[in-house]
Amino acid sequence: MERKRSDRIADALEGLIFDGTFADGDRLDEVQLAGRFSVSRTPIREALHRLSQSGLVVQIPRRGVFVRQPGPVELIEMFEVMAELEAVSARLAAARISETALAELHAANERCKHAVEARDTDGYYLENEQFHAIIYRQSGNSFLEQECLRLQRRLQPFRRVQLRVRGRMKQSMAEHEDVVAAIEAADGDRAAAAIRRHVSVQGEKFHHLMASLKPAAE
Amino acid sequence: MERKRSDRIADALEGLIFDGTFADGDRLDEVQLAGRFSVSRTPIREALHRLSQSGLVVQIPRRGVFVRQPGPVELIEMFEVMAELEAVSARLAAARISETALAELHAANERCKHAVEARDTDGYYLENEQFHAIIYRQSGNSFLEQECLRLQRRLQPFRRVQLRVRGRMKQSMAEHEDVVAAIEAADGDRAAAAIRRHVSVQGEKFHHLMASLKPAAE
DNA sequence: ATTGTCATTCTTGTATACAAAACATCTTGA
DNA sequence: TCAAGATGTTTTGTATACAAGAATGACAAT
Repeated sequence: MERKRSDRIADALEGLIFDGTFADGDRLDEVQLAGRFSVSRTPIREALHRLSQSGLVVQIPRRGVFVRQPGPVELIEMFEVMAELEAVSARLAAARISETALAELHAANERCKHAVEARDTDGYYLENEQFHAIIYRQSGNSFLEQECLRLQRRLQPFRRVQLRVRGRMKQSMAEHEDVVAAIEAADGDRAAAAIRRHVSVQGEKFHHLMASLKPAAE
Repeated sequence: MERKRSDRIADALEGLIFDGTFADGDRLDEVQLAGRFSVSRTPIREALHRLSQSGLVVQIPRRGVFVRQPGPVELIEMFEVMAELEAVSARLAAARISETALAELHAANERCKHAVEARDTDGYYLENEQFHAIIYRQSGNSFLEQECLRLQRRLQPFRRVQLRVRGRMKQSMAEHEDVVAAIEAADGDRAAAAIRRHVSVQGEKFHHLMASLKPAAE
């Protein structure tokens, strides 16, 4: 099943925004992008439309589309919602997870551990993503799973930056252990609390997140 | 700020799907719709693209777009997530709500009560929507507010049907009272529990929801 | 000098034309 | 008769052409 060109362009644009090629507030010129991707304006417009739906970009009628990176306040808000969604996932997963999935969760956590030991930030990031995805899935609620994945994807670049903070990976791992233990014990409330602590931005994490935003604000 | 034509068309199509003009599984023909709205295919395609992003319609490459109403399982899942999001809103609102907003909440609840007394189902539906919207807003988290509104909108037609069940409006009102009392007492946990009970689909409500889906399944 | 107005130009929004892929139908061979 | 392939038709995806609204800049009037 081949995807269409505008979808691939949307993904590419997403990447260009995440990696900073297009900064907050930049206008995305249709003809310019059409040139860059060697297509006409039509697929570009469709791609921009998709990005606008996902909130990565804001479209002002008759004015154009502009990159819209969330500010500090919105970021905190998004992490707050993410923490709650993950907490729900974890609570449900604790009750509903299958034995084989529990084994997978352990395996994913082991892979995280190895990445930490290898000081492989990117590797850890990917394995961590997998770890969380397993929990979403084991909530047994596919709609919830989708919503979690959507937000996870949106917060991806910011989480990634967080991991670069000294000692954060090890702390993150310790939190994982709590989560796994709670789920294994089928203790929904504890699992929810553990993952909420893991995800939510508080104390030092808040400070670091703000610091990481500084360059973008200049 | 004038919206563009394709947005109005998307809204119109949304309505046509909600009111059953287009049933689940129907293919939405681009040229046919273009004729119906007296525009070219371009704005139709943009509108369909938007609907596809919001999940109301599924787009199969090179095959067309098809109406995709959620089935029983997905509906239950969506209500489960909605209940949790509202619970979070209520918990936060209980801690953060302002005095004036609390007064507004009371006022909205009064209007609900009047609608119940007048047996005005549609009126109740609208006021109820307002009531919940106030809670979302008073969570103090605009991102959460937006997410709640999005889901509320998506579940709108199904909630509406629920209200037509005999006695449901009165029960709904009673649940509102619990929620208001808990928020007024700044008891976040109680508010969350109350609104979770109010929104979640369980027991009789589950039965009625399934019954309301029967006609669509034929 | 500043401000308001007008015109030019640029960019988005829409229509139409074209290309390509999927579907249906018809033919042909065993 | 049935199957497989070719062909024609329909429909989506993309390109281009056109229309309309907004930004920019010049010029005039106070």
